[in-house]
Amino acid sequence: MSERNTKQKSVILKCLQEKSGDHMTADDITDYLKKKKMPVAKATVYRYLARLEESGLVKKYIISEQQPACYQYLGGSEPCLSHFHLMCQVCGQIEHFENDNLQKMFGDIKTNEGFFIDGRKTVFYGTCRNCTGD
Amino acid sequence: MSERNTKQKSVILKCLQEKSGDHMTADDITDYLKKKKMPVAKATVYRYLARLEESGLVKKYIISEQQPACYQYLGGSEPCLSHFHLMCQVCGQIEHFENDNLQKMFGDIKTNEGFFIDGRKTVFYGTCRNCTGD
DNA sequence: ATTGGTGCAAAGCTTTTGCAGTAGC
DNA sequence: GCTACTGCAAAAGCTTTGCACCAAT
Repeated sequence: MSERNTKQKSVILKCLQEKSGDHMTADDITDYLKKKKMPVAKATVYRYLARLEESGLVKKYIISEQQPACYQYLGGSEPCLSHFHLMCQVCGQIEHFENDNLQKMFGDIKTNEGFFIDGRKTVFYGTCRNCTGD
Repeated sequence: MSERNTKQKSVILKCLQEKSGDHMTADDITDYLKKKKMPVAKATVYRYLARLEESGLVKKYIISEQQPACYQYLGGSEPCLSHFHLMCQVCGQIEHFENDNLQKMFGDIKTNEGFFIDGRKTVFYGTCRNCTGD
């Protein structure tokens, strides 16, 4: 009937909260909890993540195909509109950055093209600082 | 050594040119060619699509996870730096638009963050005009 | 005659699901 | 004592890969 509190949910949520700044895959969470001697089955992780996403507490990012999805704890707070994701096509590293102007730019595009760009769903592809060098 | 011309490649490319105005999945292509009595193995379709994407003739879109990727014929036209791709997450429609300011914005990001964004590889996700209405 | 391309089936990957057992309430 | 939740393994679904054969050059 109502949602039950379990140890598994508790440790999954705590894991997300502690490493909230970064993204984590379901595997990351599973591995982390195993190392901390609080193992949780991967199926359970996926099931709970789906719930957390539905409730809005956690955001799911599909970085690229054939690569595990990334999850990020948002908490009850408003999702940050000026937070963006960069994926380096050379080294595969995922970076984040904040940029208010880009969000404004998207506002203009909404006005001009009628298309609302969700910066949180969009991943920018390119080459990172380290890989640009040569 | 050099690339060989085969019937399979020919019909796959023709199919993309004629029918991928929106976008097609590998399955769409396979099914279409089977109906046209020119069956091509799915593995061959995937292999050739990967090449076409690499060469820039075809663009690959990941609409959402756990859903087949979509491919679209772009042609051999010169890559335009101010040409961008939008994918509506509601209806799946792919739109294009031109915007010089956005490209400039990417230049600023390169300066500030050191990350070079490839606008041609990046797909913007959001909600299109038709689907915004509710 | 080389050797790149194809077809088939099996494997690879992430994610989902079925089911029996477990543990909140 | 209900019944939601968990763990395990198997299934699902898209894509890739190994391998033997075929066909383009």
